[in-house]
Amino acid sequence: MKITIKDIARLAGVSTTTVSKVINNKDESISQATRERITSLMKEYNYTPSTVARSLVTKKTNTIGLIIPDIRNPFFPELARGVEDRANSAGYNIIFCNTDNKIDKEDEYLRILAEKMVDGIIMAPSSKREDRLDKTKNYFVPVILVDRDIDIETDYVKGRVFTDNFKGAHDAVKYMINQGLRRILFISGPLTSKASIERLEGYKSALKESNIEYEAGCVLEGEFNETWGREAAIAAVDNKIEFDGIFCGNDLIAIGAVKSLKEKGLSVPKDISVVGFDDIYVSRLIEPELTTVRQPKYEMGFEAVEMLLKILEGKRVSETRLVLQPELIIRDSVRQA
Amino acid sequence: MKITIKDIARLAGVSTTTVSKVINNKDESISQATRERITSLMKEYNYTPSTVARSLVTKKTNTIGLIIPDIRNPFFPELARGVEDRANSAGYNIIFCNTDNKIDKEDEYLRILAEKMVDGIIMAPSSKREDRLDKTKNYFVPVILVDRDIDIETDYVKGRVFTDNFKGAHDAVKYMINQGLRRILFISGPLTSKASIERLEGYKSALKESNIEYEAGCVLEGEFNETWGREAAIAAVDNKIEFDGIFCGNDLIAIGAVKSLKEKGLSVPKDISVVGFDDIYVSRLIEPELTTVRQPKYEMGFEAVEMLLKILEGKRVSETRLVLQPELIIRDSVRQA
DNA sequence: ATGAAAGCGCTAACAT
DNA sequence: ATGTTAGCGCTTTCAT
Repeated sequence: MKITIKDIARLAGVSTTTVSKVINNKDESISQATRERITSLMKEYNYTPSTVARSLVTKKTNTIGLIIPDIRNPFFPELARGVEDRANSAGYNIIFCNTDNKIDKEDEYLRILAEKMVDGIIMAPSSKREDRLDKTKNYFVPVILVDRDIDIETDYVKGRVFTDNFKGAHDAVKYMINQGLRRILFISGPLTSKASIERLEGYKSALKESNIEYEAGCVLEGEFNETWGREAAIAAVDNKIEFDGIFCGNDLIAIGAVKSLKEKGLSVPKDISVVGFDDIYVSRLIEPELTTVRQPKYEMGFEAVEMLLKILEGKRVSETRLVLQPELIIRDSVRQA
Repeated sequence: MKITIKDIARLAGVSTTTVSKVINNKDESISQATRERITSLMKEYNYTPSTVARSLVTKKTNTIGLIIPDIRNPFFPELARGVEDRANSAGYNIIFCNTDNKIDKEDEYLRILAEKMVDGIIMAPSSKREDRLDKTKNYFVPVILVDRDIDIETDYVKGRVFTDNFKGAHDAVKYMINQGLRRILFISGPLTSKASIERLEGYKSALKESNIEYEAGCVLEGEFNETWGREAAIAAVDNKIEFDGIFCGNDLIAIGAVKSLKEKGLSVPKDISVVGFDDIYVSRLIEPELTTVRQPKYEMGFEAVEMLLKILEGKRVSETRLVLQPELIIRDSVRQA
């Protein structure tokens, strides 16, 4: 039998009210003597208050939901850790949910989390979300969107945190140009995703700034994975497209591209320079170490919780968006001028 | 204002009992008419029952705690996903907790999870746990240990799931010997960890089987990370230790070793063969693709929850241990005979 | 400085 | 086939 507040109260010869007060440090009016009696009793009996019972009355669970596509995607562990660290330091726990980019799973988790009365939700939405604006119900739980900036027309989204994709891409391509590269391919992820589009725009703008003409044929659209990187790079070589650099939609694409280039007997970066996006853990383990645009993944998670906490504290922020700055990480996959 | 069971009952003109029954599918005795009335009302008002209130009476939260060192460690995302998938399909959610291998954080999370009344806990314990047997209190929450097999003398540990480290190491080294390697170094992780010790034993036993004498000088002890792999391999080369193969305590060590060997102008696998342990995601992205011992990480998480569910269903299993089989993944980092 | 009482939203005997 | 009642373990207003 688990011990309850009643037991402690009885043993201490006081009411549950009094015990409750010392549990919650609303001590001011409690005499030193009783407080100590209660405290030591709680210790002696190894009493831990039931947060479930507490939540029922306070309407607070001190729990935050985290909805992401897949924790195995190397982008998300860092983000998840940022979320957990900030939450934990504020006394919150994380319920974590993987959706595999399926809207149905997203919706289901949204419902479950509402049932569990989480105080808020951090969500990296499926990119397909855009199809179905406003369809989701409001469960009275504030949501902060991270990583992906989706147009959802509901009032339950209270904030957004993401990276400046345009700037990241622009800086990367600019750097490539400055190193003397002139024909730069862009192996993109799906151009249905906003991030991809913004990165494409950054790519274009960097070309334009250097008076390099943009050619549609230099943009290859596919998936955000290694396989696509391989395929695209092989195709580019086989089709005898002339190029000296590749800017990739993300690091996985870049890793695939580097691999297949090397298999084709081309040297990276001597023959072809490659730049990625994200700066996932792997990117500094491959050879050559990958030059890439770092997304502040940990910070993204951290700041999203920060924003949520503000809202939970009652600061009714009208929709807020926080744009984090990417950073070009120069390693060894770009030929030096 | 959130709508409650009372509201639905009032609107349907029935008691809360009746509503409760249809919510929980204890329908048998409810007339079709009222059932439908209630169901449509719930839909209409977008009613979701409060699991918090329910938990208070049922003593079940349908939540499982997951305690791991760090989700950023590439070993854990897979495991976590296995945990989530199995849990989710049984209607449970996961609260996830990172301890950074700190016993204090572990203890704190154990306490918090007990307060939150999770139904069970899956825990990859800190290897340092061994120092402090039996110190942890029993919060009446069943715990399943994964990945690390620690000697904890408490009755709250209801099961253990881990990989056969001995066999994994044995098979790997045996394979190396079969490929003609004769002087095989073992760059180990900390030998305070049981896993390291078991892998060392597997290494020794494979040597013995082939009548290769074991030399203590061939075992280098350090940390489970890339830096240590680099250091150890460099030291081995610089000290002019003669060797043609390295078996590594895990993949990160192997990746570090491969890198530094290549920097020293040695070819992998032509000059030196390298084998890792774990088969983390990265290992097939580096060059050469790493031959390694796959730990069934996803399955480990999956099976741990499986075991927990059995216990929660009342099947009072006495302490159970499930030993999963590793698999040698042959790629390109071992010279072929 | 302390307590009585009500209630959070639900479930579960036990009636009827 | 449905309702009455009690209670899960806590917090909170209002008294005293």
